[in-house]
Amino acid sequence: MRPLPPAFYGRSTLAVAVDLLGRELLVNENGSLCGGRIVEVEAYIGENDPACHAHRGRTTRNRVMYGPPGRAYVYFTYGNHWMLNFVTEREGFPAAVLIRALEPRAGLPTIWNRRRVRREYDLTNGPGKLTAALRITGEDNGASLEGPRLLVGGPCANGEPVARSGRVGVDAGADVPWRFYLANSPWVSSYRRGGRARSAGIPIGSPATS
DNA sequence: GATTGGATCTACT
DNA sequence: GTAGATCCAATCG
Repeated sequence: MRPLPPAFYGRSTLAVAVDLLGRELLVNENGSLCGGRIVEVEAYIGENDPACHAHRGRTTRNRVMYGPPGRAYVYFTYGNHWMLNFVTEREGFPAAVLIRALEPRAGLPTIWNRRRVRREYDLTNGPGKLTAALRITGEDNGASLEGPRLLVGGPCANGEPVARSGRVGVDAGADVPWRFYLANSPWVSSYRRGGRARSAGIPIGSPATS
């Protein structure tokens, strides 16, 4: 698989987010690969986005987001969970795409071993789940997405319906429709927060309705 | 130095 | 449907 070059990521974050759907994310551990197809993403764009970690300016935690595009921004949250993002836009502008769900395709035995779940769709249908399944941690923060450890490439979703909705798990800026997913994928995250069902998806390209 | 809250998940009721 | 786990980084004193 030929990995996508930094120029792919150095564009508008929303364009990159949609263009990532359907592509493969692989983790190479001593030659053995595990990973899958990206089916759900969210965009976090700039210091004016209240949900973005860069909202309060540059810090030691979010500094990778200010760096060049095409790298992984990995951070720890909720005491248990690593989150995987891909840095986008030009160097100096803090933005990233959060990878929220995968369709596992490579290294299934390894993934099953790491994830103590019963149902297959629970393996990687959430941002904390997929990092646990692929064993992505803070050591991958700042790593290139062209390898050797992290690899992103392959064709984008071709003709599959894509939907968008508000972002999950954030308060400020939750209504901004910057979450994108493959509408027909059973691997999309089902997590709900605060008893509130996630907002229903809107097919991209459909006329705006009131 | 201490406190607080977070881009979540699992288990249990 | 809801609580507990679990810890780092940012913020405040």
